[in-house]
Amino acid sequence: MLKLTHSCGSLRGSDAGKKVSLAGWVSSWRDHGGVVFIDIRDISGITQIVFGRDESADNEELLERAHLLRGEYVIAVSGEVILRPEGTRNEKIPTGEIEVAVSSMELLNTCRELPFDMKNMDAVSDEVRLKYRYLEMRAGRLKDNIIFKHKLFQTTRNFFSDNGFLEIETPFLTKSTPEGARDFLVPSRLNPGNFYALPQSPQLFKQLLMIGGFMRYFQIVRCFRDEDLRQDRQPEFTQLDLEMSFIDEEDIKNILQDYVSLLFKELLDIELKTPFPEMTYADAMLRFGSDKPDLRNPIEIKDITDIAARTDFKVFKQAAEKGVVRGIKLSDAEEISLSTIAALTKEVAPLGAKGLAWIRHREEGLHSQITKFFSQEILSEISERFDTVPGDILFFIADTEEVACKSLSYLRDRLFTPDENEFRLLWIVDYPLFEKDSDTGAWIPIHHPFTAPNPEDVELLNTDPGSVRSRAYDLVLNGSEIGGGSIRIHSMELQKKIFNLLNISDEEADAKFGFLLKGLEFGAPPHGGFAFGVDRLATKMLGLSSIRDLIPFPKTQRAYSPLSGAPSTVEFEQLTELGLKLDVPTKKKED
RNA sequence: GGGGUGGUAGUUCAGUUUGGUUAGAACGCUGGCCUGUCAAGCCAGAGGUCGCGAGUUCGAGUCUCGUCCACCCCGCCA
Repeated sequence: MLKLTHSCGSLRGSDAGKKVSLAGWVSSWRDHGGVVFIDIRDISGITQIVFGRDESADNEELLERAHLLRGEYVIAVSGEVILRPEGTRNEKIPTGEIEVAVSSMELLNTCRELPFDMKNMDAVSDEVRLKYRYLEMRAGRLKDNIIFKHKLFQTTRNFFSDNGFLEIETPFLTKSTPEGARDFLVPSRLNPGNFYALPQSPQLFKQLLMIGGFMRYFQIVRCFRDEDLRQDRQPEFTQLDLEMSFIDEEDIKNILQDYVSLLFKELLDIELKTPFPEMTYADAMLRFGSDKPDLRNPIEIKDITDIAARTDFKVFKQAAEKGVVRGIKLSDAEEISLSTIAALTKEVAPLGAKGLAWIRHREEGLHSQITKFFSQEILSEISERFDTVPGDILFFIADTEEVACKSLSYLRDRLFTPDENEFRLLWIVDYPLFEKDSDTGAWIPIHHPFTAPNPEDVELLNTDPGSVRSRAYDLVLNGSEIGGGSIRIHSMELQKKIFNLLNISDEEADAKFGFLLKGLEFGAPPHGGFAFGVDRLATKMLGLSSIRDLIPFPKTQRAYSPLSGAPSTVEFEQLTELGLKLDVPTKKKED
């Protein structure tokens, strides 16, 4: 093959006169018979090459072969860089000042008829794009997204390496733990009947690395969770995982803040405001109804349970006794019609809201179907709490705290469109350590069972486990949880106490994660860490709607790969070798 | 597991409400013409299991039932 001198995106006007060689794919062609223009593309860009314009070459022979070129044919050409004639320059591409007058061409490969239009791939269905992912990568945005992720990885490695972190591997074939997400299992041929699990995260191993004395660890690592897929969830995804010894929350938050700021600066040239604001879990739930509020949205929830308790409006009064009455204010809301309110009511119904009360502030005062239940004093108290002015509308949910939070958080998002170019980061801290399982009533850890309780609350472990705060922290970006972590328990005594509370027996604990617990007894240092959802973070940074848009080879919502055909059945012999027999429930067939 | 939207040419879609002649458009594809185009232009042409299966009907892309697939959401995701 020809030795290349340049890439397809590199030539400029100053290169005029040079003899060059380029190779790439035929992006488009304009065949005028006596002259043929080809746009040749590689990863760096596009250059126009011209056939029939080199006086020294056998143009007749060249043109004859150029007529046969089609989309995505692979060619290498050499020729002279010439300035395009006045009036024929292309402002739209960086190489538009010049073209290459071809003196020889090598056809390196042909291409079948394309399954979709390479110039308008956005419109093509996900399934077809995934099946021909390599074509989608060759041109367009997916390529840019993948390059972006490379830069993110590079910046990440440099940053953590510069800050004394070591990049260390952890096993993919590891032990199944029934907690948390469903595991992907891998049968063991050498140990029939036994299974490895693919890691949901390297959690236990990074703690062992701390016990092993590495003090600062990080890894860009694949994690696996066999749960249903979403726009922002794939069965395998990439985490930036890190752990540090002899530190507290502040150390971790500081280093992560520096890291995230650097990413935004280097990749997007955006200066983030630091320090990132911090909010307690309780505060976030009260003010935004969510533990991952989008701070670009100025709407805040206000509690009026105290006022509602003093009204004669049954819905409010009863809710005030058993639950809460909370609301949000929407300004300049004259265009919110009764039918819009009816629609909103319908939308919050699946969240448990039995109704959606509203009050409008008009020039003549507060107005609503329910204002007749309220005295003038109550009305002005409500108006004061929300600081209403004419044009505002208030929406109320009177229900359990959970329903109120969910519904108002939904409405908050629904009624405000944030600026896509704004990035608001936020720490959420002081999570409860436990929550009640809604089915069994048992205590379950919110984060994971190795999360340390707040030292101030340790006494409460005995009396009121539900109000124990944890040393966990989440980082939230524009309403999306992009990472979380905690200070871990490094004392076996405390760890045992937590297991007791979680109703995990010594035997059970030993069977599930005994290898970590044993390590705790061998001089585990105080340690803590963090894990970033890299795909989610990059998705947010690029303003993409789905993490599929920056995963090179993603799966469909049924966790199927249209490209490879995975998952698939396997040969009977493979199963036998593993000591496995299938018992797949057959779907009921038609009569 | 549940709810929603969709599936018609290689691609993106119209046609389905109200069943009725040969299922259309754009782009792409094939052939031809063409010496300054750049999403080139002009002429001609090919291309369809209307996701699949059953049913209703004289007749189904259109109605009914089932099923598969894609996407979005709830559950789930420590």
